[in-house]
Formats: sequence, structure tokens, C-alpha cells
Amino acid sequence: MRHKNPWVCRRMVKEGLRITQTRMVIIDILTRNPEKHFSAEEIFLMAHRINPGIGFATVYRTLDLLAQMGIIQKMEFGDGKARYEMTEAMENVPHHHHLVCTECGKVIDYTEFTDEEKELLAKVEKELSEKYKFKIKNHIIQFCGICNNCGKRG
Amino acid sequence: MRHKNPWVCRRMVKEGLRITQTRMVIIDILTRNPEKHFSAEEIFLMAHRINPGIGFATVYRTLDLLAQMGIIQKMEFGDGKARYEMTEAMENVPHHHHLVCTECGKVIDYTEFTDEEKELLAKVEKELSEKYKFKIKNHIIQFCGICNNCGKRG
DNA sequence: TCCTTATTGATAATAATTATCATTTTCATT
DNA sequence: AATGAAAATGATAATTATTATCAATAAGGA
Repeated sequence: MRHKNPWVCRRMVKEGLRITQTRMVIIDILTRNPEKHFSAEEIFLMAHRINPGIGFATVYRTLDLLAQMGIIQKMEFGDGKARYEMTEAMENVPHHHHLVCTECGKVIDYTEFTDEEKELLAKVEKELSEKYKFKIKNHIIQFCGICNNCGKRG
Repeated sequence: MRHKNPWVCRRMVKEGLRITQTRMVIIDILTRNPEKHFSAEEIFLMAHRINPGIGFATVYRTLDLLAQMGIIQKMEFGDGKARYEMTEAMENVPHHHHLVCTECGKVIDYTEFTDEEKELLAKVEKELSEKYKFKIKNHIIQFCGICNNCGKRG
């Protein structure tokens, strides 16, 4: 166990959840890598290196829990395994979206954002929330296509 | 077999692919339901009703093929099974995005804000294409949150 | 009609995720 | 610090979506 994210801990206590070693290890891994999108297996391997007792099922359970709490975001890029990353609601997490290559599966993050883009997103979210009585927590934006490498070969 | 989508057929011939009954049935199903997002199983069941000889593996193969050709779009809403729908590039397919309830899995389509959104999206796509030398074919936009029903109960 | 080859369907195999359950931890209370 | 109820865990089996295999079939040019 390394570092406790006080914000997350407070939320867990408030919801009657227990602060366990396994959970802290997983949250620490995700907190330290806000710009990465890890698969459950990758997280398991990293957690296992820190605390070899941790089991695979618990990793899945913890990831589900954190996603349910809105702390992490589950995303799928089409290769059959889900990825997880910190929500933008968390501190130090840059707003970013993904370019997904449908050929090789490569995922590029981009963080450039015009103010115009941000404004429109906020506006759309607000209007959708009202119209559909839908409490929007976050969004997923992916641009799918062919990356530079695959484009050369193809 | 019902109806042949001439545009799709032309593309298939051009790429040396064969116009088979199974493929036509599946394309027909998708073409007739441009606003739906079917799972592979749902498509299999519908195809099976039209032509009981069709096998599950072929449904998957055909969906992969069509996705590769950019005719349909594979998306995942987080419930473990992929969904497929016509690309906006196809005729009669309205520009739309999704609201996904992380509680019950319900998916709402919305079509509002199209003009402004489309414009900005086109601009962003152009800029990203150039910057990352990435040939963008389509995009996935999902707003995740809690739907009206789940909000009441929760 | 014939012939080559892409495509198919049935089935088995794979791989990610989830359910089960006895055991261990957490943490409020003493 | 010790206690005890309940939540959480780890090992494992079970489930489920998807993919690979392969002999049989059908598409389409000759």
C-alpha cells in the first residue's frame, strides 16, 4: 500500500464501504496513471506486483465498484477487453478523448480542445439532461479510423 | 432474401466479395432498422427467422466484414455484448448519439443539436486527421449517467 | 453447365467476465 | 487492545460472447 486518495476514501466511508488494502492498491495504480487506459488484466498484474495476494476476481469487483461510484470510467475500444481510467471529475485528470485504429487497435489520446468544443459539450449535456431527465456523469468520445502506420501498409 | 442494397452490393463486387444470401439477409435487416443498435444475437435471431439455415458464426463474420468496410459501426455500451448499426455514411441514417444508463443499461438515442454538432465535429475531425495523420471514418459519442427511472429509485 | 475458390454452418476452442463459498479483514464497540 | 458482526477477499468453477477449424456448399466467371 502506498498512498491513500483522501477524496476517494471519504466517499467510501460515507457510503459505508470499507477501506481495504486491495482497494487502496488499485486506486493508487489508477491515480498515478490518470492518462492511461488499463485493461483489468494489466491492473491485476500491477496490483499483484505490489501485493501478490490480490486475486483477479477482486480486481474486477473493485473496478466495478469504482465505476459505479463514478471515480473511474469503463470504456471499450472494440478488442473485447474493457479499459478503465480515472474520470475527469477527479483532480489532475486532463480532459481527453481517443482516436481508435480499427486496423491494429492502437489508441491515441488527444487533449487539445478548443473552448468552442468544451462549450458545446457543456451545452449539449445540459440540454440532454433536462430533456431526458438523465443525470449525465461523463461522456465517451472516440474517433475511429485508420492510423498512420496502418494507412501506409493498407 | 428481400431487398438488395445496390450501393453495398456494388462495393462488395468491386472488392471481390461475393453477394451471398446470408450477407443480403443481414444487410437487409440492418438497412431496414437504421436507428436500432442490435447485438449479434438479435441479428442472428432475425436472420434465422428469414432463413433458418444461417449460422451464428456467419453472422459474426458478416458483421466484422461490414464493419471493416465501414458500412456498419460496432459499438459497446458496457454490458459485454457488442452492438451494430448502420454508419451515418449510409443513406437514410440519421445523425444520432447515445445516452447510456450505467445503472440499467438502457440506451436512449438523441438526434437534436445536429447542425451545430455536425459542424464542430467535422472541424475537429479535420484537425485531428491532419495532426495525427489518422484517417477518421466515424465517431462514437456516448453520454453516460443515470436515467429517469433509475434516478427515482436510487 | 463446369470449375475454382470464397463462403458457409456446425462444432469445438478461447478468453473475458461473473458467481460461489469458505476464509479473512475491517472497524465500530467494548 | 480485545471482540464480534458483517463486508470483503481469494481460489475456483461457471458462464458467456466471440473466434478458429474444417469439411461441405454455393457464387460467379469461363
